Amino acid sequence: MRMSKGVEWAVHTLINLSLLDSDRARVGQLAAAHELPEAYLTKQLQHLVRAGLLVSTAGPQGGYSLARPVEEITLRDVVEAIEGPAPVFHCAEIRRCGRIGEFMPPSDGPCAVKVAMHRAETAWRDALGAESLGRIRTELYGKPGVTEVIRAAFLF
Amino acid sequence: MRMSKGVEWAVHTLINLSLLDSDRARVGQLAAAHELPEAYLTKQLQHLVRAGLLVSTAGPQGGYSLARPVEEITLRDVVEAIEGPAPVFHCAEIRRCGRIGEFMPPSDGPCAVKVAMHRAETAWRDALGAESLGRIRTELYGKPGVTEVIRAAFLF
DNA sequence: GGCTTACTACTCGGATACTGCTTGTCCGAGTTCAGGGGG
DNA sequence: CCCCCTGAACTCGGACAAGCAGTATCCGAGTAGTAAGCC
Repeated sequence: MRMSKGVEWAVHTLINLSLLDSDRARVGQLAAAHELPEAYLTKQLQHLVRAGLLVSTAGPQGGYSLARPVEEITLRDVVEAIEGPAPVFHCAEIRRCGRIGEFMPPSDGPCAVKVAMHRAETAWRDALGAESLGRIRTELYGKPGVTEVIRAAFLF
Repeated sequence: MRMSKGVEWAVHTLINLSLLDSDRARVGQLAAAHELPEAYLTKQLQHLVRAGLLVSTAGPQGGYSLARPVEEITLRDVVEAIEGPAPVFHCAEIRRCGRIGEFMPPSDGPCAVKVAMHRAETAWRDALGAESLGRIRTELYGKPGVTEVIRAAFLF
């Protein structure tokens, strides 16, 4: 069970976008910032657009821009945009299969295993929702003068 | 990002073991209880043995038995036994790559994205650790007379 | 009768496919802007 | 000077290939218990 690496790419890309003076950047620039494969990064950014975190503009001078400030974006938004909203634990309802499934009276209500798993997963999602990209940006690039370095890295 | 189906198998199998009058059962019985592929279930049970949740006995009258009562086993134990202890989010340290990695002064300390992700993941693991198999068993098979039905399903 | 040996039933662990998801690439279609040509 | 047309730059979306982890199976090795054989 591993989280897609696209999540890490998306987090850094969103933070980078928030640091630029122009509010828009091309995929090529965003990919070069961290040496990421351009075509595949595009795929991840499309997920962010569909999730309403980014806005894409076609044509020359086009590119991607933030749909809202990073302070209002959480890790949960990014994870669910990239990974999708489906729960991590997928209950196959094996309690209804095999000899026990045949012997047991037909049970109503959801599987207790699924319920417990979802409870834990909700705690995880809530914790992700408490982590804003704004705070992460501060810890990553909060030192004075760093913003100018980032902006310089985008001039090419 | 999906959790292995072996986790669901392991949870049900552990609970079934706790309901039997004899404290030991063969893989064939445990697999037939929920119509699971016997060979692959063996692989999952081996993980549980290595994690100290099960004890395996070779030879005739051998089989698997619980290493401790299900009340003292949590979903966290099972998930970490099957999935391994590795964190779900694997930081590739892309902050050090590409143009930003070259322009930035070498940063000390761990990546802020990784730290935030692990904080959320800890909340998830803690929540898993609060779900005991004993309570799940009660919700699954707590009704009177159900234990006898389960035991009957194992007689063959 | 007691001890040893052989057999049987079972688990263990590795080797080996198969499958589906993740990762990565490519290209045609659509969109927007700029620049040039014609009125 | 203004409008329209064309081309360039860019994103979008799907199709497609490669790699890898999860899924599943099989078989030889090892082990424990039992039964038979030997002293």
